[in-house]
Amino acid sequence: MKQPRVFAREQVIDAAWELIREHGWKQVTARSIAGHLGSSTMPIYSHMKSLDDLEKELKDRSRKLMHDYQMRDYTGNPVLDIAVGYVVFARDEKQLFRFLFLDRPDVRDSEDVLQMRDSFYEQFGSQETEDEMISGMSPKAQEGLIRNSHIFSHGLAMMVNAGIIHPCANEMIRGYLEDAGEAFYLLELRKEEKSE
Amino acid sequence: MKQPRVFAREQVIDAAWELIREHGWKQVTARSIAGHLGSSTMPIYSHMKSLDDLEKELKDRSRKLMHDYQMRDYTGNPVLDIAVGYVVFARDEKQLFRFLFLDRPDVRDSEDVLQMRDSFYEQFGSQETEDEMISGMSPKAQEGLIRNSHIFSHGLAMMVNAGIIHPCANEMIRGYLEDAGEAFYLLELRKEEKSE
DNA sequence: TATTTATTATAACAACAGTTATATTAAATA
DNA sequence: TATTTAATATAACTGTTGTTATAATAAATA
Repeated sequence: MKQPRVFAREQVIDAAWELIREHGWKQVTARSIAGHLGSSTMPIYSHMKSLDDLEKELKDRSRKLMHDYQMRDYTGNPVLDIAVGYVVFARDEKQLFRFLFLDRPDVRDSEDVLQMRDSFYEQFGSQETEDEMISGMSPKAQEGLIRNSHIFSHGLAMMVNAGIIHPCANEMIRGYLEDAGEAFYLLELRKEEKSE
Repeated sequence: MKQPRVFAREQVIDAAWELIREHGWKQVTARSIAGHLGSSTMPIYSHMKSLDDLEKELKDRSRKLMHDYQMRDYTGNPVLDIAVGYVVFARDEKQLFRFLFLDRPDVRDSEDVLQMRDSFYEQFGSQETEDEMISGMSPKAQEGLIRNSHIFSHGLAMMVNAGIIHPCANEMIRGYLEDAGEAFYLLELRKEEKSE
């Protein structure tokens, strides 16, 4: 065996990572990576069969980074933190957010939003017993609360990402989401009142 | 003057319109239009300087169609109808919705979402005096209600468009939006109680 | 040191995009 | 009917993409 690799697989992915974070997936081409790497396009193809492999790699990295955002402590409430982290990610990693949720050429598959919902459910479930406010609710009411919160979070993330909601500090995001959560909670209370 | 035009400007735009509605903006190319039209690409360029003109034309048509959706009577409440129409449009015209709100190569401009918000405000304002429930609210509370409803509508439209929210009948959409509206109303009531 | 061989650079390929130069065509005008 | 001329068809040009054939290169091995 001769000639150790000059460009490691990680270097290739790192270069692509920097490009996608700054300019978005559309600007990640074999040539742009090579340029950023100071090489030809060959090292890329020596590490992966095609750019589809790279796309998967970047999707994974993006998901992991978003997961980091969602696991941070913004508010002391892990359920709320998932939503806050989601929106903060949409604000601070505009291109990655678009890559995960908007760049889909096809409308069909949308695993990532679904996964977002699932992690919502999971965290919600694990928090349930600790939160006296929530544990008093019926399963149906809890489901409604989660669903509405998910929809609201998604809408807020989209609008923050698009720059429609402007000077968007973490505290402001937290306020929006807390308000919405309270609103949906009040709604479920009202529904249960009515059904009695 | 010789040889009347075989392909009218409207025919060209109509062909592009059918293509974008079915397959999305990315599939609208000079050659695909020509193919659908049974012509060469020349008639297109005889009617417009470049495909940018066509894009503007299709944007206008899409906006008008969405506006139609929002002016329809789904619920008897014009304010609610704007939101319902928005989501129904996102469901029934998946590619046009993406064209208006998601296909943006750049994150910066997002006039269409803003225009959506403005029409929300306008309709809300014109309805204000008629709706006793709303007219009793403080301006600040009204603003909060509009903002939250807008965010929720946007999120719901996105998720319905992506197929995340599934067997999505008009009545279901209406239910979601009505519920959310009530929730945000209850929230503002609660806030005013607290501030007293 | 000469050979081997994986890695890389160069340069090309095909596919596709928008656009356009040129030739053809067909109807109105003379 | 012959001429004119705008509209269209054909085919190309330019530029960009992913990918790859070929050649150069450089380090480990013989």
